[in-house]
Amino acid sequence: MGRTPCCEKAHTNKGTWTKEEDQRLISYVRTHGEGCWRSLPKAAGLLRCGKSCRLRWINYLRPDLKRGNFTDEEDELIIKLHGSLGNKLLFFLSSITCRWSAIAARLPGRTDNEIKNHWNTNIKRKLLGQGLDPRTHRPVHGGSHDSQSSGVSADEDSRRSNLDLDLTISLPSSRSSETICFCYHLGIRSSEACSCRTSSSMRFLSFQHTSSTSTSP
DNA sequence: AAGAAATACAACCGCGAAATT
DNA sequence: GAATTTCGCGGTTGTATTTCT
Repeated sequence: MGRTPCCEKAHTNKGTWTKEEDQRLISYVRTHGEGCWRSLPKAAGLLRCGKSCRLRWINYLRPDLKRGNFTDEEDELIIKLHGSLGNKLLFFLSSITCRWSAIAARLPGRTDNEIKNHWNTNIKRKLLGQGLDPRTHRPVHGGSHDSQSSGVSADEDSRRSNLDLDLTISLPSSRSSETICFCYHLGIRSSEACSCRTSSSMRFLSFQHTSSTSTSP
């Protein structure tokens, strides 16, 4: 039996998206909203696979994306979350391996793909340079964590450990992980009009950096 | 200036889970 | 409850760009 393909491969474009394709996708999603990715390409007049459209929208065309280089604070948070979320989830819920998406949920404007790439190209090397194993976050040569050998001061180490990494897990109403706050799109997320503060299912609002360490210097 | 190597990141693929029939 | 469809994720590959020789 097997899985049916998500699209007819013979009639789809591959590779880099053109500006025209981007425009078509943007205008279609603006008019009809996200969802039903399988039928979207045909409806939008795109010769692309539905999955490809979804990826393009999620990772590059969404209006709320923050482009540009990662800040040191973001790097730090990613490292911390990678160690914490990865370990927690894999240990307690071994069947769940949603590290990147979980990390992305805590970094507004960043996508899981972007974070994953950044991790593989920059942060991994950065950690290795500090003598830390990127997977375990422990010193490469075994033994207990040595702040000095990793190039991290005791003060910095303690600052990092104060980050609030608690995850709130709630019962979804229906695919709630994909629910996106409308106020967020409008850029009024923190205004009175935004009711998401009370909604545990709003994706972006899970980012509440309640760390006792403010990101300011 | 040209070619090679390294790097960054956009895009694809296959799988599992959830939703639907 | 089984079969099928759709979605979302992580891993990997491909390609454009930058740096080095």
